[in-house]
Amino acid sequence: MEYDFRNIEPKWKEYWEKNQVYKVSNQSDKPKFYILDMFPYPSGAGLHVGHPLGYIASDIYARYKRLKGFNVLHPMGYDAFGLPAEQYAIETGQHPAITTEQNIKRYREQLDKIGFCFDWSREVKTSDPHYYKWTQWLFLQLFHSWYNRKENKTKTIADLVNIFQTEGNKNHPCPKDESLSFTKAEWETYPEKEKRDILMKYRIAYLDYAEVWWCEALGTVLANDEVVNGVSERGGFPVERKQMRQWFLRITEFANRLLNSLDSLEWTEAMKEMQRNWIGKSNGAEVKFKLEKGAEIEVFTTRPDTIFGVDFMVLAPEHELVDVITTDEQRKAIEEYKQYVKSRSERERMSEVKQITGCFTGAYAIHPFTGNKIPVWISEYVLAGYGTGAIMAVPSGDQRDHNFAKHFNIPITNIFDSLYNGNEAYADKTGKLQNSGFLSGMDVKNAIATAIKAIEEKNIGKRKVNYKLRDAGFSRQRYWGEPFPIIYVDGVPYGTDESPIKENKELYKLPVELPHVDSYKPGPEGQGPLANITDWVNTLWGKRETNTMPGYAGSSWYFLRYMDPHNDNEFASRKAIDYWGQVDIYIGGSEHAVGHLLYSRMWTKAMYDLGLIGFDEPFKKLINQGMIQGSTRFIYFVSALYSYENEAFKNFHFPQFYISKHFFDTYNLDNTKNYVLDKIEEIFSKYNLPSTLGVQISKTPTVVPIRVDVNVVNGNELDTEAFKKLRPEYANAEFIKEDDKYICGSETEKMSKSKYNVVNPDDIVEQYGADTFRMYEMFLGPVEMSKPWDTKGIEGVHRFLKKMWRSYADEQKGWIITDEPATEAELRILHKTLKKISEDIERFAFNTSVSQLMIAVNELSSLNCHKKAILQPLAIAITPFAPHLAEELWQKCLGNTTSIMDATFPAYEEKYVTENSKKYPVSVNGKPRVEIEFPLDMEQSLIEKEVLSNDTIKKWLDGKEPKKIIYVKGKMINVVV
RNA sequence: GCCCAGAUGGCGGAAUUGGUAGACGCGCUAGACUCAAAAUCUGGUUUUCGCAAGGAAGUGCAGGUUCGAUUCCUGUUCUGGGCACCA
Repeated sequence: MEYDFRNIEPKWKEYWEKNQVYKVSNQSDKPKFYILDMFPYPSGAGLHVGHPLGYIASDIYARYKRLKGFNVLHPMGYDAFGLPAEQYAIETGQHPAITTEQNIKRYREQLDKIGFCFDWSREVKTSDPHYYKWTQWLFLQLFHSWYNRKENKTKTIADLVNIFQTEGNKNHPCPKDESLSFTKAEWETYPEKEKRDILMKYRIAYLDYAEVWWCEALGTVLANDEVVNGVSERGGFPVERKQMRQWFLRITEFANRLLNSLDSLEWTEAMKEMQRNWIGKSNGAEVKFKLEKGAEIEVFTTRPDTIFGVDFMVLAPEHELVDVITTDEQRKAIEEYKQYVKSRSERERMSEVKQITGCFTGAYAIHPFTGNKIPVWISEYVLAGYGTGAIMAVPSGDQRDHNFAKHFNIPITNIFDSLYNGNEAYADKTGKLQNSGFLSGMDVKNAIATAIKAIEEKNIGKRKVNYKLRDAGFSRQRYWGEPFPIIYVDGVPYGTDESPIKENKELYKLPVELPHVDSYKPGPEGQGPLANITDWVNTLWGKRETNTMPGYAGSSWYFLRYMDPHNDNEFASRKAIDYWGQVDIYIGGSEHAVGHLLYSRMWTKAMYDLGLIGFDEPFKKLINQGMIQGSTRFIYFVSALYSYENEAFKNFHFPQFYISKHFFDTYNLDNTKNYVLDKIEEIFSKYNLPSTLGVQISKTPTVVPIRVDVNVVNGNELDTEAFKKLRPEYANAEFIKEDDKYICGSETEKMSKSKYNVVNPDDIVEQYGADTFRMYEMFLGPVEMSKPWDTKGIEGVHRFLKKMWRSYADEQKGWIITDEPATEAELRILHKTLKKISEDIERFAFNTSVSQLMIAVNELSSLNCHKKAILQPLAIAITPFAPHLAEELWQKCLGNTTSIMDATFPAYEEKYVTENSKKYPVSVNGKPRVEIEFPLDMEQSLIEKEVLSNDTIKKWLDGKEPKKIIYVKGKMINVVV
C-alpha cells in the first residue's frame, strides 16, 4: 500500500464538497476569525506558481484556526474589472465579460486543484451587477457626503445644506477654495446650479479637472502603464498631458486620521512607513510674495526660517499665474518650455537631477522682509499638485534649488555663513542662521517659530500643515468598469437617487448596468467607449456620465461583501458586519502598500462615519507575501554556419550548435574557442552535407544567449531530448556539453510568458500532488520573502510525505497502526513538534514548521514507531499543510468517521517539552572551545568551578587568571581573560 | 531621483529576545540492499591548513559598540517592490 496521492486527493476533494465541509455560517458559538487574501485579478495567463503562495499560507492558517476551535471566514473572489480584459477586447473583439468569465473559470480550476478551504458559496466578482450595484450605491453615499473638519467626520450633504441655510459657510471653509465665503442670506439667493457647484467643492466624491495621458493618434487616454519611454506602448505614438474632467475622492480630508490610526494596526513597520511617507505630512508655512506688477504668489515651505535666503521663485509650469505674469519678451520661451513639459511624466520630472531645465518668466516678486527683487522662474521640478505649486527657492539651503541657481547663474545669498561652502547646499537643521535680518543668530527651531510669527503679523501668510497625499482620481475613460450612477441635468451632475431623476423608476434603479457595446473604440474627445452608445447616454433627464470607475472602486470594500454576499437589500447586513468585524489577518503583496490599502482604509473610515459599519480600520493585521520570481534559463547558441550563395540554405535543417554554460563563460579564452570550433567541425562532418549547399563554418562565430523554456530544464541541466521536441526548428540541435551535461545559465526575473520561465501549478500538482505542492511552497522560505521558483527541492518534500505515510502503512501489510502505549521518548518528539508547529503557525513561519514535521517523522521512524497514541495527534498537526493526506490517514487508517477538519488541534504538554539539563558551549574570549553539560538548576558558582577545572579550558587559559566569567542560564558560558 | 525591503555553504533556507552560524531539505559523494534499475536505508558534505588530533577564516562590502554581533549603530554596493490610470 503506497502513498497514492492521485487516488487520495480527488477522493477527499469530492468528499469535502459533498459534505459542505467548508461552508461557513454567520451564526456560531465559536469565536470568529476572518482571514482574507488579496483579491486576484483573473488574468488571461492563468495562475502561475507564484500566485498561490499567499493563498496556501492563509489556507494553512485558516485550517489551523478552525482546528483550534474558531469559526473561520476564508473567502475568495475576483477583482474582475480591469484594463487587460479591455485591451484584449480591443485586439480580438471578444467581449470582456466573456473573456473575464473564461479566465475566472480557469482560475477556479487551478485553485481547486491545490485544495483550498475557501467557502465558494461566498464568492464575489466585482464585475457582477449584483456586486457593483453596491459599489455604485457606496459611491452615491460618498457623493452625498462632505467632510466636517470641526468634528473630523464624514457627514451628509443634507447636513451641510442645513448649515449653509442657517449660517452660511463661515465655520466650514471650502476645501477646494478657501476664498469662497457666503452668508446664509447669500446662499438663499443662489440659483440651484450655483448651489450645486458650491456643494461639489465639498463632496467626498467630486468632479474636478486633472491631467491624463492623451494620445492623439489612438484618440484615447492612456494609463501610465501604457506609456513607455514617452510614447504609447501600442504603436509608439506621441503622447502628452491633457486636462480632463474627472471624478475624485477627497481622501486628503482623511489624511491625518489615516496617518494617526496606523499606530493601532499590526502591520509591518515598513508598510506603515510607506503609508506615512505617501501621506507625507509636513509642518511649515504658507507665505504670499507680492509681485512687482500686482498679483501674488503663494508658496508652501517647511523652512520659513530660510526666508532671507530666497534668491528666486519657481512656479510649476501648469501654475495658473504663469500666463498672467509672463512678460512679452519671455512669452515665446515660456510657451516652448511648457510644451516640453507636457511630454514629461511626473516620475521623469521628479527623478531628473542631472539635466536641469527651467525658464524665466520675466516677472519679479518683492521679498516681504528685504524688499529685494526676486526673479520668478518656472521649472518641471516643481509639481502643480504638491503644496501650492510654487516654491521659494533657497539655494544655500536646498540642493535642488542650489543646482538650479548654479545652472542658470542666479546669485546665491549665503544665510549659513561658513556652514555653506559654496559648492553644496547646507540642508542640515543644525547650526545658526546668519545674514537673515531678525532671524540672524537663531537656531533652526527658534527661527522657524519666529519667522512664522513675523509672517502672520505681517499678514502675508500663516502656519500650515501640508500633505503630499493628493485626492484620488476616480474616473477612467474606459468601458470595462462600473458605470457611474450619475446623470447630468442641464450639465449639472445629479445622483440617480436624487430628484428629479429618482422619480423615474428605471433611472432610479441600481445597478446602472454596463450596456453592451459592439466596439471598444474610445468616444469623441477622449471620452470612454460608453459615449458612443447614444441610446444609453441620453436619458429623460439628461446625459449619463460616460466615465467608469477605476479598479480600486470594487476592491475598496469587497471584504464586507463576503460577510453577506447574496444580500440584495443592502451591501451587507449590519448583523453580519457586526459579527465578522475587521479582517483579522489580511495577506497580500507589498505592491499594494499605498494604493489599495490606503483607499480601502479611507472607504472604511467614511463608511464608519456614516454609521454603515462599526469599525474604522478594515485590516487589523497585515502579512506581506513575497513574490515568487521566475528563474529564467539560458542556452547559448553559436552561429557557426553560413552559406555564401545557396537559397536552399534557408529551407535545409542544419545542425544548430549550443554550448554549455562553462564554454560560454570562458568563450574569450583561445582554448575554449578552439575546443568549441573543433567540436563543431567534428559534429558537422557527420552530417555529410552536399557541398552544393555551400555551407561553411565561421572561424569567429558569435554566441547568443537564448531563453529556454524552464520546463525542459532539470535544475540547471537541459533535458536535450525534451528540448528537441519543443519545436521543429530545434530538432537538429547539437550540444557541446561539459561532463556529459548541458548546463544552462540562469537569471532571476519576473515570472512571465515572454521570458519562458512560467511554471504552472497544475503541472506540479499533477506530478507530485497538491499536498506536496503546498508543503513545498511553504518550505521554500518565509512567506514574506521574495524568491525565485525552483522545482529542484520538491523531491525532498515529496519523499517526506511518503516517509510519513510509511509510519501508518506498509507496502505489503497495509495499515500498521498499533495500540501500544507510547514511550517517553516518543511523547517528547510529539509534544516538541506540537509546540513548535503551533508557535510557528501563529507567527507565519511555515517553512520551519515543515522542517519540524520532517524532524519528527525522521525521529519517529528511527524509533520504529507505529503507535496510534503518537500518530493520531501527528495527523491532525499536519492537516493544515497536507489536508488530503491527513484526511486519508484520519478516516481510513485511524478509523474516524467525521472529517479531520472537525478534529481539535492537540495541545502540547509542558512536561514533555522541558529539559532539565543543558549542554553549554563554553567559550574562552568569545571563541567556543568545548561543550559541558550542567543541570539547569545548578548554582553559578559550582558551574564556574567545574568550568575552570575542565582540561580544555585550562589549556586555553594557559595559566592566566580569568577576568570574568559570563554565564547565561540555558544559553552559554564565556570565560574572559 | 525619492520611499520600502533583502543579501548567510554549490542551491532554498535555519538561528524567534545580542549567546554554539549553517537546523531541515536539495545537490554532490561513499556505502548497504538488488542480476540490474527504481525505491529505500546508512555515513560524509562552509572554506582552508593538517595523516590525525586540532587550528584558522567565515553571514554583500568598510568601519564601530560589546565579554560576545547574521542580529545593534554609521557609511556603502548590489538586487527586488512602489512612486498616484497595471492590478
